[in-house]
Amino acid sequence: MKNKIQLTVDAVVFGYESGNISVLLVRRKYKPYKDAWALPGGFVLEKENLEEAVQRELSEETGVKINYLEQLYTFGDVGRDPRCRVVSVAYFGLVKPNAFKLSASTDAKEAQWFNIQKLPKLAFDHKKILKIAIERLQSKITYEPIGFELLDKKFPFSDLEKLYTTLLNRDIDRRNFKKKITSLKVLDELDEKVSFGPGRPASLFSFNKKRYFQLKKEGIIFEI
Amino acid sequence: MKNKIQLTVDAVVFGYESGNISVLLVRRKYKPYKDAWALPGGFVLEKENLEEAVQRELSEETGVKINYLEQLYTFGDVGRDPRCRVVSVAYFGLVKPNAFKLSASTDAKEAQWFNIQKLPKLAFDHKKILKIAIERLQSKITYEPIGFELLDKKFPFSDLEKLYTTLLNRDIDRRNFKKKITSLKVLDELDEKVSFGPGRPASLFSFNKKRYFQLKKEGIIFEI
DNA sequence: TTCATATGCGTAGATATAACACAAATATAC
DNA sequence: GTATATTTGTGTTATATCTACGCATATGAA
Repeated sequence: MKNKIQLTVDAVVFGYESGNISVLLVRRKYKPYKDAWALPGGFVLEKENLEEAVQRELSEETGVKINYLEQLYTFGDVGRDPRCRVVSVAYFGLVKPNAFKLSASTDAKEAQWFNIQKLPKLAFDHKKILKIAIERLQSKITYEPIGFELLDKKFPFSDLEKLYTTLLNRDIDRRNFKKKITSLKVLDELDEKVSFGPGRPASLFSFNKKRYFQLKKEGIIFEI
Repeated sequence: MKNKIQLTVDAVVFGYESGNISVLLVRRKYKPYKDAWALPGGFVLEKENLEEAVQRELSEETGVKINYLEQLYTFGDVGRDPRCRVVSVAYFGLVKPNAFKLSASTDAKEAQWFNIQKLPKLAFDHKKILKIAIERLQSKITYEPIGFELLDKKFPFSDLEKLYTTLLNRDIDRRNFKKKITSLKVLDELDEKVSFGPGRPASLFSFNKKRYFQLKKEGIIFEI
């Protein structure tokens, strides 16, 4: 045994619904930072991979099922945990709106979605982790079609547009955006239409993941 | 003590000279993989940050001084080390040609530069780590001016061009490339000229890091 | 029936990219 | 000393992409 460093994983899970980006937080049950809000996560077991550890912790603490997960960064500064040296591998996840609702089995007091504009005080260095995760999300949606992981399977085009304006925090020209996305050939237009309130009904689209990978293999890159 | 997971750091350090990209490797002294080549690295001490650990290990094992270092990825699969569970935070570094020469103090048999086209068999999962590092290097030089970290302080423009053709493994139109770089306004043309063999002497340039950060703050982004 | 609202499609000017040709300054061979 | 090969250095044009708009269409509500 060479060292006494402890290894944990933390997950920054984003959800999106009608113009709001939220992040999943859990309330800490024990010291330190007892009762404070924190990112879901915990110690890695000796016989499980890092991703497995994240999925297990998320499932135990929140019941949320992730459909996109990638490693974000590893935070290992001395003193980030007052108890002892703890190095944490942070992950970055996205969930679709249906998983966005917390399962009834979880105590709503213990796991909750927070709008990223209205965050509570966070335990440890989780504020810093979250900040980096948001930057990653913002930059990544411009060159990888991960935005679709935040939408329903079928969605009107305006949902996609609104997602991008919200995430990138700037206006997007609807017509140019549509042209751009259309030229990437990753959307299937369905026959179905939906209508909310006044205005012309919108066609529903679905993201064609298969075609995306095919195009990617041919060197056609996604970029907004 | 919750677990027995060991934490290490590994460094993928790239050097460049006259059309050759090399990576720094060390020969292992102990089992497992005794005498095999591996990435420099080792166990993280309880009281040092991750970056400090990388710098210390690099200094101990190779004597090379790094001028650019960033975290690459954390490798934590079960079974990547036959002895026990070892999670390794890999870093990615670049050195200038002067540091490229291994210091006389180091035993050349123990630390060596290898052309990335002519690699020996590597210990552990270091081949995988190196592959990811190369991909990162290739993608990163297109949107961050890290290429300059691989060149001398003063360099002819053709050096920069050759670096890019080598790293990206494709031809670049010299005139368009020059226009692009010039428009970014991050190069200072010096009065000095150099001449190797036949051909018109070349002006020397230097990278203006200060101006780069200034432009970045104004939202002007580097992109090749 | 009129109005407000949201979707859907097209066009023109500006900007950036890609392709390409030739002049200038040196070392070397003769 | 002259011709030749070699390398650096710059400009121009066609093409593609991006940006900024205008207007028609289909609905709910007044």
